[in-house]
Parts: sequence; C-alpha cells; structure tokens
Amino acid sequence: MKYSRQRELIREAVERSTHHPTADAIYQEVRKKEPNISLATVYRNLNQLADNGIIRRVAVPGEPEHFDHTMAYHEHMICTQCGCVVDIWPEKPLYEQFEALSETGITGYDLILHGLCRACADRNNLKQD
Amino acid sequence: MKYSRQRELIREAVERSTHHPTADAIYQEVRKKEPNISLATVYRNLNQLADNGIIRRVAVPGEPEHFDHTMAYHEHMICTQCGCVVDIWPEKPLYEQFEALSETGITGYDLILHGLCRACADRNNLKQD
DNA sequence: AGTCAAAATAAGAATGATTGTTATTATTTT
DNA sequence: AAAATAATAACAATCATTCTTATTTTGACT
Repeated sequence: MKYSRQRELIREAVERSTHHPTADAIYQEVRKKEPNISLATVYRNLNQLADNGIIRRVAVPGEPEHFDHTMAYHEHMICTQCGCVVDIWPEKPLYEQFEALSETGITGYDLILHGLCRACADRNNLKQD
Repeated sequence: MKYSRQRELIREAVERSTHHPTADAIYQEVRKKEPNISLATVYRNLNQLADNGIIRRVAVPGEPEHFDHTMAYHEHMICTQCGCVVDIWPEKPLYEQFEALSETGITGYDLILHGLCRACADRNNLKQD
C-alpha cells in the first residue's frame, strides 16, 4: 500500500469526523483541500482503509454505507426520528451472546439498533410538557 | 388494500420459497405464470406486503434485499462461503438482550449473523479428511 | 348489470450509490 | 535517474430500486 496524499486526507477526514460520515460526506470534506479529487478515489480508499482494519464500515439498511474511525468495540443505533447514527457501548461484547446460536459457529455479524437519540428523546419530552 | 392477481401470485411465490428470495428471484418465479408482470410491480407489492406484516424484509449488507415468509421470531445467518441465508432459531429472543443497551430505549434492530451453513461446514470437513 | 372513484398495473425512464475503465501521474525500488 | 508498480482523475457503466404516466382493474353504490 503506497502512500498517497488523497488517502491521507481521506483518513484524516474520517478521523476528525464526529458523526458517521458517508462516502459522499467525506468527498465533500476532502474536496475543500483537494478540489480535484474524484468520488471514485474516495470510495476506493475508504474500502481499502476498511479492509485493512484502519476504519470501520457501518452498514445501515436502506442507506449508503457509513464509516467510523473508532475501532474500539462498540455497536451502533440509528435514530428513528432524525436518522443520526450514535455509538452504543455495551458492558460486555454481544459477540458472546451470538456464538451459541449456530452449531457451525458465528464468525461475525452486522447489527444496527433502532431507537431515539438523546437529543430527539429530550426534544419530545419538552414538547409533551 | 384492493385485491390484485399479481400481488396474490407474489405472495404465493414468497410463501412457497424455501430460500430467502430477492425481488428479482420472485420476479423470475412469478413471470412463469404472469409473463407480462413488471419488476416494479414486484417491488411495490413486496414492500406493501412487508409494510403490512405479511412477509419480512431481510437486509443483508452489500446485497439486494431478501424476503422471508416465516413471520415467527427468528434470526438470520449468511454463509460466508456460499452466500446462502439460513434461519437461526434462538431459544430466547435477542431483543431482551438489546433493550438495556440504550437509555432512550431500543425499538427494533437489524441483525445478520455470519458463519458457515451446515452444507458448507460438512463439505469442508469431508475435504479435510 | 352499469357507473364511478380509488387502487393497481405495465412500460420504461430516472435516480442514487457504487464500481469499472483507461490514460496519466505519483511513489517506490533498483 | 530509470523502471516497475500503485494510485489517480475523469467519466462511463452497472445494479438495485423507485418514479412517472397513461391505462386497466377492482370494489362500492346505484
């Protein structure tokens, strides 16, 4: 894997991100510093970074792929109201729960939880009072 | 929801299916009896049936949507070798495990387990002997 | 049975996310 | 510095899915 300025900018943009950006969001961000970068380059590098365990893919059904710079074990919840993706930090990895579910073994999983984010939950409570 | 011959054929095709067919697989199947049916009609009706709780959507990251006629609670595993989708029947609903993960509550989730299906596991063991 | 409004359809265009192609450029190795 | 390799920009292509529109079907009500 050779160095490239573009890949470095992409990696940094994911690193800086507070939300869980899509390829297009990263594209828009990196374009500020590298106006001629191609969207295909962003996709190629995000995939490469994910395949090399440097960033994490977050697959949300019915949405474009999201990406996450936090590699420490955690899960994701999508807000049913505003659509934002929030980190969920279980006390114990869910993986253990899943292992017993198949005789042939579980080697991995994709999980997206659904619920209200803090902001939406609070906003709803305010209106209701 | 008015009756339509097309919707009925689509529902029956999902009902008969042993795997977890995609919209296109259902389209190919229904076309045998209704050659002029449109793919858009298949999509529209699969969505309608799913929205009305008559069939279930099975979202597999990186693949077209699958559908399932079995409405009783169960999970899904995708075989990392052959790509087939198999039903997993947990003793207790995983939902309970997930509820405690968010202060704001969990209203649902999407889960796909990864592992080897029985057939692939057996095949691998044979070769290895 | 005949009329009407609502719902559904076929056909195909359009969309959106993602990947492929190719000629060129940048990076690493010799 | 030259050769070999990987990466890029530009843009075409693909794939799944949804949208549009003119037409047909269905179900309710005479």
